[in-house]
Amino acid sequence: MPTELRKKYRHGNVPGALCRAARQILDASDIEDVGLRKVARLAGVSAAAAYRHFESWEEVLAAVAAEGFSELTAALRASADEPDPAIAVGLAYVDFALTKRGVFRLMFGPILLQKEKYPTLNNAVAEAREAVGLSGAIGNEYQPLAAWALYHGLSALFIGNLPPEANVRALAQRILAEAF
Amino acid sequence: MPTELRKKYRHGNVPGALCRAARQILDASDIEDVGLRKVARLAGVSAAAAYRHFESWEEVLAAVAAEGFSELTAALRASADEPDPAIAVGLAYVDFALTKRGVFRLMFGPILLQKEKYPTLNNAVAEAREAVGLSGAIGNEYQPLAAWALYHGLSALFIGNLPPEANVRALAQRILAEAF
DNA sequence: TGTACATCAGTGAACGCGCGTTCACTGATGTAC
DNA sequence: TGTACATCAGTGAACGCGCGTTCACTGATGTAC
Repeated sequence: MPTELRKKYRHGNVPGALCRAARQILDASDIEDVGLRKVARLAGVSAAAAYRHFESWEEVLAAVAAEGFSELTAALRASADEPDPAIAVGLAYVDFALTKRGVFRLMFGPILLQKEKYPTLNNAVAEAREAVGLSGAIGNEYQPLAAWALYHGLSALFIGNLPPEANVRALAQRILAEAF
Repeated sequence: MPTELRKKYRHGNVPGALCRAARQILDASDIEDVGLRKVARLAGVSAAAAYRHFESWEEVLAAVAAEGFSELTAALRASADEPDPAIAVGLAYVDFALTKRGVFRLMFGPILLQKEKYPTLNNAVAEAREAVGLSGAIGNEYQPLAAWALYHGLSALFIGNLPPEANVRALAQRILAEAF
């Protein structure tokens, strides 16, 4: 058997492979189609292998979502220093949703209701909240929440519900520019 | 056997009972927990009975979602004549999401991607789009889309992601009043 | 450097489970005469 | 009004399937001497 075709006995990055595979499936269809066996198959790993790294399948999902929130936080922070930060951050938010549809859908799906169970996810969500401008408790600052709602609404409508008939990014830019 | 306890052989409204049960489950948990067998059990009907009225389980979901969009349309239309319609319609949207959380989550979940397969749902979505102010193709009118995004973002953040620490309805009202 | 051994990340097979769907069957209801 | 019959909305049981999870086992890797 040729050496390069032999299966690696120590994979090296099972969690990473699972996360990448999960996001691939999420991009292609939706939450209902993402499951351990399917993801493991796509990752080229046995389903049982996941249990060397995670407690349960839900924990894998939580990890993927947490990773997504961290990436979102980074993207928002990178735009916060530009002129017209409200517009730039909004565009970054929408861009994230459009280019990483799958993980975005996961992040705001049912797993979010379980976030208290997963500290990593919980922290990642809190950081994203800060990055979007909400430093403290909801209800004290109207403007950041209003901005977040606009960002999030545009993103949600764009990725799930609207026909991709136009250049949605340019559309978002125009709406954001008009709003702020 | 007492007459009033005997099972009705002609139920009379299986579709309605299934829809009500589905919404009940959706309210209590989330999309991942709603399935034919569970819904039928809650509705007090055999799972097979559904197939006298629907082609498939997905068609049941489409029907529930369509019903939701129709109710949303009605609520939005009822608010369109008030003074400050942009605010009133927005509040109606948020109210719908808050009081009918389950069906709202379903409406904007994976089933929406399948709407082309279900004319009733497709029409209901189109009507809701009109009621929110988008008469024609997306991209021609920025303001209605911006308003819709704000309504939808507030709703989505409120029902899934934010701690219910405050009176969210009053919060939405303040944000909407400031925006328009 | 070489040998012996413990570790532990991987495996395939099997577990029970609940799912959507199909099927033959039942029996109340509506219609014809 | 009474009888015979067709209809068809319901039923429980069974179908295959894929799911998340567990298990005993394997064998490459790292460590000790």
